[in-house]
Amino acid sequence: MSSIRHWILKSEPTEYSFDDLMAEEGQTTPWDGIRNYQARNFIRDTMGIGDEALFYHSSTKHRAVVGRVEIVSAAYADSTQFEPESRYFDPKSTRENPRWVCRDVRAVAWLERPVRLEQIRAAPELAGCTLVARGNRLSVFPITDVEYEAIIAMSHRG
DNA sequence: GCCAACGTTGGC
DNA sequence: GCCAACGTTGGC
Repeated sequence: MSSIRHWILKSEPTEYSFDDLMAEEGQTTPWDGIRNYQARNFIRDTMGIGDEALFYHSSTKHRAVVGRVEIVSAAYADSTQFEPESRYFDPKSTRENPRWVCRDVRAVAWLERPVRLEQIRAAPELAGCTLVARGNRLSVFPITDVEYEAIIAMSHRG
């Protein structure tokens, strides 16, 4: 059976946008800075190489799914937790027993058009999607294959 | 282990 | 900028 899963990765575009990812060498970057245990557990335990994710711009006027990415590495220690000058520094984490992990992600493509949050809210087939669940604040979470395909289809319809 | 206080996320 | 809905921390 296939182990490919689908995910949504949220990012504030003023912090790190899909354009920023596209500008990286190899269109690849460590998805680091995750400091939530549930999100970490997803990255560490449930994600797999080859999984696909949608890239969502949060906390901006134009909240929308804007692109597709692929998970291209296993989980490994997030180096920012060891850097005292980093905003993601965790003094309780040690190199022997790192608390936080990341994976490398690679941009696949822009969506044909952004799929705005309000469109997703209005789509009956996405009523159960975690992205529109009340109180959801996770920045990394799984979505179903059906939800994933529905959002991509919406990007074609505009 | 409980829970109040605090910090953060993110839509609005 | 506001604030609801969380998650985390730390005193007890």
